[in-house]
Amino acid sequence: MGRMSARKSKSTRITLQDVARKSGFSPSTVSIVLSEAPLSRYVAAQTKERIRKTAEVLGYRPDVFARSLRSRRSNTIGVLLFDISDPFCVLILRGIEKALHGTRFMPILMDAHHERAQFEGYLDLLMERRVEGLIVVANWLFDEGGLLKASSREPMPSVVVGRDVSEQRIGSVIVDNEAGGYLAIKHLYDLGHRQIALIRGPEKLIDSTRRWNGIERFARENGWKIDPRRVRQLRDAIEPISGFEGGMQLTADLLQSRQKFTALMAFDDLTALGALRALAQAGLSAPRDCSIIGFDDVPLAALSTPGITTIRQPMEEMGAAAARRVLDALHEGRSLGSGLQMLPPELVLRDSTAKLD
Amino acid sequence: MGRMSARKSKSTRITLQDVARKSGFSPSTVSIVLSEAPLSRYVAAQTKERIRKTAEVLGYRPDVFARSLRSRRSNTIGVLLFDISDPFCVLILRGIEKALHGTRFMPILMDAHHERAQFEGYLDLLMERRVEGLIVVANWLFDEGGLLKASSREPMPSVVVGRDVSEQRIGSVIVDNEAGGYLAIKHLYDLGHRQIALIRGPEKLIDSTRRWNGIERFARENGWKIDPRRVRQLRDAIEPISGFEGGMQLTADLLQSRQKFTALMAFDDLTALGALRALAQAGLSAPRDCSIIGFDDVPLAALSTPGITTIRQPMEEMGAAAARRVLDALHEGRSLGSGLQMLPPELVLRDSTAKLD
DNA sequence: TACCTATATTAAAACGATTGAATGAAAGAA
DNA sequence: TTCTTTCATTCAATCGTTTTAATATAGGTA
Repeated sequence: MGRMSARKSKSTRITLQDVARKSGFSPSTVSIVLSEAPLSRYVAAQTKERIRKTAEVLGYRPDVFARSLRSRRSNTIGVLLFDISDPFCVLILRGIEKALHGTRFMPILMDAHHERAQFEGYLDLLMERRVEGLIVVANWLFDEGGLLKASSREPMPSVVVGRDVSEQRIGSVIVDNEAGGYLAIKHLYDLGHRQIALIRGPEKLIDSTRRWNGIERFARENGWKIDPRRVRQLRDAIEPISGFEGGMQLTADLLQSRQKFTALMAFDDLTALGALRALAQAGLSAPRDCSIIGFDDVPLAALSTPGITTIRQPMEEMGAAAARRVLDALHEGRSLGSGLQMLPPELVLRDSTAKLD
Repeated sequence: MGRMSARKSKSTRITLQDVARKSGFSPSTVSIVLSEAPLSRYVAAQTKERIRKTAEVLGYRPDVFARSLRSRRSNTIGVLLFDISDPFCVLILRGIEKALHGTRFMPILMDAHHERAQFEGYLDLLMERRVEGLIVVANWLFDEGGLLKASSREPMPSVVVGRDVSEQRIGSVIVDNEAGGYLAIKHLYDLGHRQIALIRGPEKLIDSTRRWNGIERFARENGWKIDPRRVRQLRDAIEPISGFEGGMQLTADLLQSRQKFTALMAFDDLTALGALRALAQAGLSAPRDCSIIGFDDVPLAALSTPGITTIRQPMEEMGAAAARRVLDALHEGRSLGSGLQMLPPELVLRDSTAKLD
């Protein structure tokens, strides 16, 4: 109270000790109350209240480092994005965030921009930061070797979104690609199209095969023949953007091949955008001269002209599902539930497809 | 060496103590060597080597929490995104990451998805995590009140990207909007356009005014008259996506007004995409019936058909510049250099603009 | 000799929380 | 009475580093 009081009042953080002194209880009690430890069951109600009030008044904020050091819990979950510039990621992120909000966990984001070295480096960084769980958003091509190694070195609940990692210890959340492929081709077929060009995904991407299986199943079930002369395949490439280039080139190629087609099913939305561009360059337009359907429903799909009809991956739900699985494993101390989780896709109607007349 | 050695070999972390014991030096020396503290100048070369080797062999990883607790440095910089779904952000992020890479700092990302409450909440979280510096990526409309309050409560080097925060303690990195507006209108004028429609940005956004000033300066310098009947203004709205809707509606409105225009300058790329859609709905197309120019050069601009001619904001550089300023302030202990930093925009030619014939 | 400086290393005290074991008090049981 | 049990709180150790001040040795200088 005197001028120049003993404790410097400026720039000195308020600690648990301060709250203890001021409230008249021991640091232990204060800690137990404020962190709602199991023992707090025994603490008298008015004690709790007094401590909470004092903490409030002093503006006490626990030091995360001291806390994590002692309790050996970081209260964080690592989120490793394979490439944030892929619009695919953003909604997944949102889903993760929403699911984590209100829990004691905070996501720590890292973006590897599709570089393997970065990926492993960031993975290491996350381990060093002692994340308690891991979510990998692994769109497009990515090599899972590093992840497996790391996760076995220091076991923790891990889930991969967008990729089927067939590994016991790691969970996966993906869209049902087979159903998606089926849905897409069915839509075109229902509109009356029979001469349909197909751009398959890169060979190494398991999604490609799954979607293709869906297409084949539809063909079988409806007696429709897939004409291999109208089929093209994207090459394996690492950047998500390459889908655009690929879609453009392959569509140009299809147009030149003189195999008539009234509709085109692209591997994903970027490929579809590329196809749109190629059509335009040939003086054609969708859906008048050719219907086009994509896959994913990235934000761009709605903004292009025409808006792209597509198969939506429920990205926000996928992110949330992944987060929930990590949380469950963390709370209940048991390992992740059965490996693979598939969410249903959904047809989104826009303006790039139309009835064949 | 005996079976069942005293220290449990599993799941027990390797600490500084272990390295000390094994190498035969004290924890102090080991710490000094491994963290390259000033005192390491006096440590004998071979001592250093031995310690480093031992650490390597044991696979020692310092505990970040213990380290931060004692040293009072978190080695992190908070990156607060106003809305990550705005494609504007992503490249800025990349710039930040690149600039931080190789320093002792790691970015901690938080995304407020354009909600004020979230913004302040996350800001709090970042403070709690003891970030040493702060970068706010503040595209579109955002309220800086919370930021100012927080930054004065716990002073740290802070830079805002994409917004001119006229405040001593907070730095800003933005594109030179005035020059950008000038460049855009000049491009259309050079192509021969005189009847140019303009969609201004929201009133509350300072960028709008700056770009407008650039347009007016060009008009003055070249004796061109801005016809208010061809001018529209986006309304103040919080979601970045609203630029698309706005662009569409206002363009439709312009078309109906019967004021002929051969070119349209949109406030940003999303607005331009909206305009494109409106033209298409009126049976018109760019650039044949109307040239369109955008602003920002978000990734979508290159992928739409036609590709959108636009004024590029050097986003990656902006991010890097912001990070560098924070780093400088941190290293040299002095406050941030002069408040506002403006980077030059650049005209990117694509297919949505053409010569008037 | 005594004193200083530079080099090389370490002891010990933090940093600010959590937690297992201990202590006290009150109430109920034998 | 004495022993247990339950409730309420605290003691003291601990988490794994960093850092300040101290120690020790050797060489140089006055």
